[in-house]
Amino acid sequence: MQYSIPRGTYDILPEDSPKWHRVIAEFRKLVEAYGYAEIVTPIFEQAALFERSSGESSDVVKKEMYRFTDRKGREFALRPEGTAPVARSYIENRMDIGSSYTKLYYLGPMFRYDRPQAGRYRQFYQYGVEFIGSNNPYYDAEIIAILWNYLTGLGLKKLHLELNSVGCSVCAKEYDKALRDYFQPYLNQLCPDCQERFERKPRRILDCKVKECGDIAKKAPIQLDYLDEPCREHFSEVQHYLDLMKIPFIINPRIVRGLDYYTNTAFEVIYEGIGAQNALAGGGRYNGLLNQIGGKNIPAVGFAGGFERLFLSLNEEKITLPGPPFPEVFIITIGREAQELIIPYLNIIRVKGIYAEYEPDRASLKAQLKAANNSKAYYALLIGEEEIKQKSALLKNLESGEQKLYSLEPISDLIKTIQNKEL
RNA sequence: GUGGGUGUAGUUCAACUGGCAGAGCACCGGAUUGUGGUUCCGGGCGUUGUGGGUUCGAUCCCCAUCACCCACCCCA
Repeated sequence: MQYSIPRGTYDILPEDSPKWHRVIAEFRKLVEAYGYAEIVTPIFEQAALFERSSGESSDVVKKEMYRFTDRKGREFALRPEGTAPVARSYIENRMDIGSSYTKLYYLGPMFRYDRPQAGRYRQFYQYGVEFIGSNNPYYDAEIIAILWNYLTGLGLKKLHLELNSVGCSVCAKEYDKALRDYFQPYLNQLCPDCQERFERKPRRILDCKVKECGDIAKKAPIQLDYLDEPCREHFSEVQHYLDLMKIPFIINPRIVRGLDYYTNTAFEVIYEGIGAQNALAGGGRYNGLLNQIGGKNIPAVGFAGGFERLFLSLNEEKITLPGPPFPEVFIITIGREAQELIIPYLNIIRVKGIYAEYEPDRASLKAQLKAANNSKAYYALLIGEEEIKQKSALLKNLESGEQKLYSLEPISDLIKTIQNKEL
């Protein structure tokens, strides 16, 4: 029986893991400069947490959650997103007490039962940042700045930021009403999906891909015209701060966040050229979430991005990331005696932090040198009959071909030469 | 969940209307016994994704199934 990996998942292979380390390290370095600290939450939570936060009618909850029941009949779900668990932990650990602001970031796998396609997986890795404790539009801009600086800092160029405001719960209601008034006369011309959306979530009609719906939606009222005064002011301040931070954006009134808890600011970073799944990251303000899941009425703003799409974009722009390291020295022994002589020193070399490779299975000198060459090692260290006599080893620079004999006792000269690449 | 496409060696791909499954790259070994990269020579029976069916005969046709790709949906 040949076992295979579950659909929509993948292995991060050794040749790729250095790339992951790099993008993660860059992310940590940047967010920590903004004062954010990592939070790690379980990959599963009570299913109700997501039902309550994302909205029972959201697609995520309706059909994309991996649910399971434990041995005592409790309902759990693999987390489909990172914000609700962070909010849960914030409330549960009383992070609001003591300091008014909390800056958190997280990294890790999320799970959604979707049909896989380019840039979309069932287990995917997200990086995210949450700022909890202020409604100041400055923080909306700061969150966006972190995201933008991260992506452009990695070298990406063909991306753009789309910005919108979905208002607060009051203006959102007003807007829904305006939309229904507008679509009412066209109701029977809309696609079946949109007819259903009409009652439940009329703004979803706006980004319907069906041509008829799109045509009708073109002249529909937009949310921005229905913002109340505080929300309008908030939105304009966000833009002002973005200008100050020199972060380019375009206003897209059609951005609709998929999850129910968003208020005011909504944004996405889009990358053209990686297929249909072109949102590198998305986020926004969620002033209602904490309260909705049992906390105080605390405002917050954040974003989450996917590493898989990030890699697709980096690849698209041919931005190279580190691969596996090459050995600094490749040990070559001829005969059993040579092996006995060098193994104790091999340990010493490695403990010093030098990456040394040794493949005793290969017999001939030729085969071992070939292996050394293929490994792209910087040096080969050769021990044969001659060297044994003198308790020494022959160090060879594999690029220049230059070689020099080093005594093994003491071994410090040899180590120093390798470390400083002096030969 | 819906539609379309594709599955052949480690990999990239061939194999005419159904007739002996092949090549490049990679990998391994060798070219007088202590020197790699270039060159030359040698090395492949692979459940043709899996399971059925049609046929004298299936990589090829049919059905099912799985996986991947693309789109819808949705989003990261």
